[in-house]
Amino acid sequence: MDHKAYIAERLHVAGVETQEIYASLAVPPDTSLGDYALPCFKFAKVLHKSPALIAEELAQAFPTDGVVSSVSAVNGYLNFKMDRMHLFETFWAEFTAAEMESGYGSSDMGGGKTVCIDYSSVNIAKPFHIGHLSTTVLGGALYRIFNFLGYRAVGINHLGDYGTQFGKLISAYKRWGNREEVERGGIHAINDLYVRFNSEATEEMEAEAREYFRLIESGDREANELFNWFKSLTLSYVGKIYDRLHVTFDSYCGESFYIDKIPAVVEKLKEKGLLVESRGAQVVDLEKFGMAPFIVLRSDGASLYATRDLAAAFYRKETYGFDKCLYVVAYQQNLHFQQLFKVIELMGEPWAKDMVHVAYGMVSLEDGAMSTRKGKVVWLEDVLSRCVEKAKQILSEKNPDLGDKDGVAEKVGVGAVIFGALYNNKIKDTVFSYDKALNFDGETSVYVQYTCARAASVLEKLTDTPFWSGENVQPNEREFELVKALASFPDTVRAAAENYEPSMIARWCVDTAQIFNKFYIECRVVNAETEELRRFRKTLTETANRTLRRALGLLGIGVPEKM
RNA sequence: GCGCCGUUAGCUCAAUUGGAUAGAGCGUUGGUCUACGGAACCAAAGGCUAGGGAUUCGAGUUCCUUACGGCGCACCA
Repeated sequence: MDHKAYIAERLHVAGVETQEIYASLAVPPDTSLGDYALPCFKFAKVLHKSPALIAEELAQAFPTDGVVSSVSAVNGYLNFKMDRMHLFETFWAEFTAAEMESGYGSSDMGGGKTVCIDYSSVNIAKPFHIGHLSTTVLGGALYRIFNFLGYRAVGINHLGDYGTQFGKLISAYKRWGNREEVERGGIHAINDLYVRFNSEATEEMEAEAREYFRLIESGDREANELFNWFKSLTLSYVGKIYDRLHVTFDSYCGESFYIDKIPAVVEKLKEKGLLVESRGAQVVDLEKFGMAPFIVLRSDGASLYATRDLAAAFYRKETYGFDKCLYVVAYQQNLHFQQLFKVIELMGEPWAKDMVHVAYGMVSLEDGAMSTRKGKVVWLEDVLSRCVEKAKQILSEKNPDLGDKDGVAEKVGVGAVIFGALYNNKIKDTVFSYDKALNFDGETSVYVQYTCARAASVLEKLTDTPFWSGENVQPNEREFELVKALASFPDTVRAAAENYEPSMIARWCVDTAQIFNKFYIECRVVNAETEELRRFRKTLTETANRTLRRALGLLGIGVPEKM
């Protein structure tokens, strides 16, 4: 039930549309004031009365009932208090109905529309470092959130599998590497070869690398065998990390996939008269729009990253017929995407407006930017294993008799890593430190998981108690706050999708867990004063537990029953 | 130089998109323990929202400007 609509329909302000009233309804800063509020200041001019007077008159005229229990005018605001029991009834009705279907908070607002999400996009032969975390967990969360809201999400891992660096890699491998070593050392062994090449490269070696890259492109058997070997090593390596982070993809079409689709796009650019020569290169001039030119073909005729992205955009539109296409990529590439989207627009494609760059902030280390060459890198698997290790250690201290310690520690440790990357607004830069990563206190997933474990522990003792079924109880402040927090979950999920901001869900988790813990401390459930109260509180505990679990699940974080 | 982004408590961050007294966590100080799980709860201290203008009933939020920081600006990805 839409309470705002209920209020708006019953509120009549001369010369003001119900729609506008609906949109103006806000939430007061303090619950004691009310549950909804209408600021009356903007009506003052039209009605030629003071806001305070308008609010008072409206308060007098408003018909209170079993839904809106009281209305009051304070400082030009019209405050509405909802009937607590009614609020809980409608919440519980919606919750049970939704849980029978796809879960509370889900909806069909997407109507099956397709959203392509380009995220993570690993580079072949490069291990996963802490800088890859954001795109991976942000994209993974958006993927789940959009599906939850009735969209059809298509996860795309736009592999970095094309470029002269792979020529360098083959050159380095043939020079210093061997099969046993790479099989033993995996992706790090490959990366070491690449790093060594870059530090020792001479003119001749660079030329050799270019030649090897040419061989890959021209279909040379040995070069391609090596390259495909590196590729499969990389994919099985990242696959393990994706499994731990609960991230999935529907497509692994990388850059090389689009090479043969470039000529058609170039042809289209020519047809539209957009392609001009500049300093030997083929470019789209964007000076009118205050941007550097978009280089389509280098002066030697080769394609660029941008060209492949352009071809990929057209391919995705044709293949998936998306209604939205998201690129979860750091803000470093702001200009690139502005150019890309502008070029698509200039080509006359109406879907240019559906392209969205979901930009996020950069990660650095405490002593500056990361640098693979200088060895200043933090590998993601190290962070994961250290967090899981710490979780295991705390577990054996606090809960030595717990079964499946490994499974629980994995959920706690990995969850903390994911949550840490999703808790703040995505645009903020972050400085990685093990101190922060290993902190399980305060506003963390561990706190939320612990809250769920507490709730589960209560519920375990109440298996014979039925759920609330209409008994009249008067919710107290704690219970009421909890109901309101839980009832705000669907709106939170929607807002997270609209703003491409999973942190809104992460924030909701911590807020709601805090409210639950207050409820837990102050309100006995198992030994509640009456049977009705026990049922009511069991129901609250159940809905809190399930909704918190679902919320963390949307972020890719598992919740153990006990911890 | 030009463009984009950021700046809120000692630290890390919120603030329902222009609403009422700017909120959390960490840290600090002091409480709650014979408990439905203390990985918890309560309380205190801590703010001219980087500075200055403007817009209006009302600005952390919009506009202009200055400072500081980050990123980007032609054949890398």
